[in-house]
Amino acid sequence: MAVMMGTMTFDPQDPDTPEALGSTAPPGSGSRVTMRGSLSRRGILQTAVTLIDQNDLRYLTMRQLGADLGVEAMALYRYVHSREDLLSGVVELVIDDLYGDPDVHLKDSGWEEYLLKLAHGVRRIALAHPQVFPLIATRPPAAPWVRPPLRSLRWMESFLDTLHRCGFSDRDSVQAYRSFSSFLLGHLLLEVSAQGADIGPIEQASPHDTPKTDLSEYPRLQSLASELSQDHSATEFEIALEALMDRLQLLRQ
Amino acid sequence: MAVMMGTMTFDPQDPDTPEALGSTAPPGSGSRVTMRGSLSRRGILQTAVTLIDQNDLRYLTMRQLGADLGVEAMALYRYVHSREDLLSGVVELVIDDLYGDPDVHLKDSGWEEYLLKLAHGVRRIALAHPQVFPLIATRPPAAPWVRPPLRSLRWMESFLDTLHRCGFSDRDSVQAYRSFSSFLLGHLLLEVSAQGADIGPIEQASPHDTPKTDLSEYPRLQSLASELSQDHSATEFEIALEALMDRLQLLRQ
DNA sequence: AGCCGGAGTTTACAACGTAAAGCGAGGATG
DNA sequence: CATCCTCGCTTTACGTTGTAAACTCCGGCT
Repeated sequence: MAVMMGTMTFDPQDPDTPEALGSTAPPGSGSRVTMRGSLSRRGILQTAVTLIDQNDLRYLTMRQLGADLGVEAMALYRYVHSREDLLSGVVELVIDDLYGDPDVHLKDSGWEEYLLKLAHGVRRIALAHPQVFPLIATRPPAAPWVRPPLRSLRWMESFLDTLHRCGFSDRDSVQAYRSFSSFLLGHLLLEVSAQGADIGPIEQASPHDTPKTDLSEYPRLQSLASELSQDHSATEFEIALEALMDRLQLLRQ
Repeated sequence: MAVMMGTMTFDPQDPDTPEALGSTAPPGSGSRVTMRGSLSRRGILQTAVTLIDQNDLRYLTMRQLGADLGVEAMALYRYVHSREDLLSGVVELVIDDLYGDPDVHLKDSGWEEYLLKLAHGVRRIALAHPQVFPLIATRPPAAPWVRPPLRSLRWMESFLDTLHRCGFSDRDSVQAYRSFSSFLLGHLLLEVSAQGADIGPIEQASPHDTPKTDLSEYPRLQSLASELSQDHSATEFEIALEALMDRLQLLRQ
């Protein structure tokens, strides 16, 4: 039985699949009648996000971004200090999507519901912006104690405050923040990376790579081929998340 | 009490601190009498690794690497197809370090010892090459089911075979592989990223960033400042690893 | 001796980020 | 109304990058 090893089968029902999620069309994107003054930092960042999502990070070039906005590359520098700043802005923008997500309620819920909603919210933006998420994950944080992917001070504050109010000690709420961060980062980075490899924009890699991966040296891989090709990200995410929460529950006693 | 919020305090005793770990000196690195024929793919990759470790990924330039090897940039292209190929090679090389690690025994041990040693082995290389690890984490894998940071077929084979021999079902050993990968990725990426932010090579970021982060808006952060500034990566790694293994234990029944 | 192939160099080019100067429209000011 | 200033964008330019193509040169073969 020949199993398609370069492809994955996906779970049919996934709660965090990208549907709407704040697609406020960036001004000037699409409309070619870009008159003077239509540019704005937010619009630039939004166009940058769609540019990254549709292609690849290295496709986001100052000139390309300018062209997409109907403007010369140098015009962007009035709104972004540099390309680095642009990327930071992109990360910030995407994270901010989360803050406006109505499904992620911050106030007046148990810590368990809070963490659940938050985790799924983050997963939703990761899946909506698979090309941007690695950036969220790897961009150097403002301070060493700010951890991706919840890399804004207000999210940290919200998180730590909620847990504190739910009876976590100082030490334990910080501990929870760290566990939660690394859980999200690990799971989601792997998920979007696998997704990127599946429908990757560019096949770089070595010359005769994966036309048909030779597994003759690896009997276990061979026999697990079908198992490995199945994607259960959604359920695995759920299970691991609940396991984490059980651990945190014990912490709190 | 003024807490230093841009700095971290570290655990004194950490088992995975970088000491020796395969520092076979790359040929031609240091010796300036580079005669014809001294170049090799392996040597190039090794020099590239030290170049990344000492500075930054964006410091690794074909010309710079050539200069370090006492050779013109174009000479490298006889051994490396492109810069992308170079980076892939770097990742592969660093991962291979793990395969030669005597502390990571593969055969004839329980799955628990196997996972423990493997996890610490990976942590050791992550800490030894903090600048390279993000590359290991984010570089697109050969196939969607190959997951960083154990991104070689032989490691997958070894992993899955060991678990299989220890009584894990097909489904469960794959499940274990995935959990283990995301655990390692999340923890270690955050650890090296925090480390990189601490003694970061270049302060990019916004104009008046972190001269003194203003926390007046964030009371919870303020009161947790000291807690947040402490680094317990080693013990947290250990605890999370054991929690994961408990979960896997239950899987196996 | 003559050739030849492979290792490294030279030259060249397109694409990138970005500094610096230019420029035109519109509002403010006389 | 004329003038000027400023803001938003364009033009031009430069240095750095990855890499193709041609060239050079040395050591070993016939």
